[in-house]
Amino acid sequence: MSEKLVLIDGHSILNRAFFGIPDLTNAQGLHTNAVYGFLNIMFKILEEEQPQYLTVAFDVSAPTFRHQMFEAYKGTRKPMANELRQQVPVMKEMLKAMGVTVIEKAGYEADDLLGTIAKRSEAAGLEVSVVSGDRDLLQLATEHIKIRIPKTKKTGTEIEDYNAADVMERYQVTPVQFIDVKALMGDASDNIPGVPGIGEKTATSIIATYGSIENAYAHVDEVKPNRAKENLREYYAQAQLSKTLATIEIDAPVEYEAEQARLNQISDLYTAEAYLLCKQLEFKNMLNRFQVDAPKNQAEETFRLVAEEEVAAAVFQAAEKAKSFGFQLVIGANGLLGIALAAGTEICFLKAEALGEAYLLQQLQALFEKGIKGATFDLKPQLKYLGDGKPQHYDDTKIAAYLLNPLKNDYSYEDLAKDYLDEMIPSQADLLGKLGLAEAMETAPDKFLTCVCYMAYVNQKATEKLTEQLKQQGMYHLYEEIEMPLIFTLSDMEKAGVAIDAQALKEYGDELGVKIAELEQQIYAGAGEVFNINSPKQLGVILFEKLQMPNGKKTKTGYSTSADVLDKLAPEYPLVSQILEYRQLAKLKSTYADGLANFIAADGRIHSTFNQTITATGRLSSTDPNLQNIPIRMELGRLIRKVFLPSEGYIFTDADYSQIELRVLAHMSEDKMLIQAYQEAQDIHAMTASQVFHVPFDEVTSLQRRNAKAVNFGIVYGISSFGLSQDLSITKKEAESYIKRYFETYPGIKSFLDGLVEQGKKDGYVETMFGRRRPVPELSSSNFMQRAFGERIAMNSPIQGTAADIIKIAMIKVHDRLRAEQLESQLILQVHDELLIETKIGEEAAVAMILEEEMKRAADLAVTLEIDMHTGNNWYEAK
DNA sequence: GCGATCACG
DNA sequence: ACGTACGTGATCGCT
Repeated sequence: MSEKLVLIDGHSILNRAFFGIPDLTNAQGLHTNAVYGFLNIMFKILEEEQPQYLTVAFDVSAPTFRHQMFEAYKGTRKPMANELRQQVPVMKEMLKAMGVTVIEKAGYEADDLLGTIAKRSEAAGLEVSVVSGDRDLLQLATEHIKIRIPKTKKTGTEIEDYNAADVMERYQVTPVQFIDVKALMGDASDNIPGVPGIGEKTATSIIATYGSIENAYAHVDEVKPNRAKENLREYYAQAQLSKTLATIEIDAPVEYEAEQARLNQISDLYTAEAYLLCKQLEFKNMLNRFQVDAPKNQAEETFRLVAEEEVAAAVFQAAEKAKSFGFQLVIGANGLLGIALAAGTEICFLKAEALGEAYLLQQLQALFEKGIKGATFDLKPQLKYLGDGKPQHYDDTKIAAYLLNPLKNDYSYEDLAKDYLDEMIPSQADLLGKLGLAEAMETAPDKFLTCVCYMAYVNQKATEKLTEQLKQQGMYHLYEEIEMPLIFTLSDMEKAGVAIDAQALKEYGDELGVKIAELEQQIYAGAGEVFNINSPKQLGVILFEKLQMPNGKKTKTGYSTSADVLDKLAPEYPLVSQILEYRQLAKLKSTYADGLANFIAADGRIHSTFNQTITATGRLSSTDPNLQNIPIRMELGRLIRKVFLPSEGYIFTDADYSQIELRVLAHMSEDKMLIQAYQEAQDIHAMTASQVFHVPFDEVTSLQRRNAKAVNFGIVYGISSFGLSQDLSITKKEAESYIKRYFETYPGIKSFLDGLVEQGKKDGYVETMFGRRRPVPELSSSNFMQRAFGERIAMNSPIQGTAADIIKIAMIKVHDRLRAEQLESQLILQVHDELLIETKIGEEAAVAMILEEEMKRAADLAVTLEIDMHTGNNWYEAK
């Protein structure tokens, strides 16, 4: 059997993959979908064909002989999308890493290289497969040259195959005649004119009859239909030119030795270099193909388990000598399993069972007290064991990585190794699968050891690089003075938790349950059938099909039944009002009444987790449960706040910043009018209305104030006339006019926001007053929507982020002062612009003073920071 | 696991 | 023309 050669049209397949596969990006924001799709197509074909040779051809951007013949050639072709262009060099790097032969030649297109090599190889007795998305290549098809056109579909990649006979069958002409067909038709995408009025059908029939454009022209009087006849006469020269342009060169002067393209077996492509690259690009499925393991890290050889006290003592001494170390408390479901530690060349796991938890923690403390800094990943959960410590004792590699790139979905030690050490190491999932740490320690001790030692290793080794980058990017202050101390504040807040009246919560839930049951019956009656009201799909069918209500369709999956759609129907249909009420009650019951009850701990309190490395802007988030979205806007929901109680002998003090984001905007923009507005008025929205609508302050109507307030919000969100029009239920025109007037009133705001977008486009990121960065890759998108989104992000993030920085500073100060003044009151919750303090009876005045002072002076702005403060016997009362 | 919905700032 | 407000998390239904 003869040997096989697979030839791939590089740009064409990249292009197919790019448009066939949804956008993908890795953690660095690199687009990867085209490379991913290319590899999938390539491996599918290699596995099918098992060829002995493989070559990929690319176009070179230099002009080709076609340009010289025809200057408009590809002149008006759309430029390649950014997202695709970026992937071309990555693709070439990947092929190089796999050892695949890549050819390109200035002055020739990939087609010509493919044509030349295909014909040459056929002559040498090879079976050739040419893989391309471009049907022009069909002219190359013969008995031994097969053109393979992949189509990326939802169900996977399907490939259309064309030998000469298949071209005949499909197009009624020979492969060579196919060029003539194309020449008559022209090619709009390549800006090649054909003969006007001749489409695929006419062209095919003419060439099928006459064999070529030359022969058709020789018999032009016989050509039918009439339109084609006349146009062929007139545009014959143009058709000839098109033919020349469409003809693939099969004798290009390309140096190509088949032997250099030899592929002994597919697994030869699975090289260590390609493995690293796939890992960087986050091609998890691709990695499974690789038989070769990632090159083993040298350090792994030295990982050891320590179970004897003398050895442990030596390890701690090594850490002291090294002046700094990496560590990770390894915490299982039932407590501390031990400590992974990396110092100098010593990397080990100190097992608590053998050495004693108390001993290990005490040794660790001793190091900190000597001023030896320990780097760990995610300090907060470890503080439970580490006890009272100081921020200066630690580095937190997770926090550092978050500051350097807040857009990642998750942070892990192996990503730190990849991003900051250029090392590829196995993840916890790679090593332990779904096993928990405690279980793994028993059942897979070797892999467990490897895993935890890598954690300590990365913490030690990455810290230097992380610190260096933080300093270089001007974020070290933010890290050292805000984020690190905040860990301790948040830890204490989580430990403290908030007391819940479980009894009252249950009663609240039960009452909701009764009302929900009643509404359910009414809704079933109104709908004329029983259905699942919670299913938007079923609800949509009932409302918009069965009951024929207007304004159907909205989302991709079917009818939208969201509140703003139903609100419009409610006045007309009592059933819709009932559904809205049902929704509201169901939400309250499931998420809040029942949901919160599940989180009440043995101490009668809820201990939420405050996440410090989630948001793109620098805000905190709260989970398990989320205590930052407890209802307040609707009275019925707001009542749930009555079950949030202070401990016996305490009350709540709640303080929230007054329009912190707008004040931040006034400061950062330096807009004189807005600053002046804040200096003069209590009611900023009324003041804005007065200034924007040119009416005396005292004559501002409530509608004008409401509109001005909406504009103020819109400005902070990165204004768009559409968004504002939606919010105010006005036309886009009216919204535009509001925005125009706003910017005329506050020209400094306009130039500030424009400047943010400009800076974002130039630098790729925007930053807060305290130097916190947010990358905005959307700004360089070729997609209009994405880019507009990027612009809003660029306008909003510095404002939202600065407000987040400010309240973080306030939290640290409040927390520290409560301790320094030895008060028993504690900070227990933060809700973005609000702090809740469980205040010991007798300490009310001291707490009020601390909140007032520390919140107001957290930042020195051109306008004052103001707060509203209330006390109460539950959270409802304290707002 | 993802989209729709809705709770908050 | 494109089709939108910024930032989150929990629950539900459905594939």
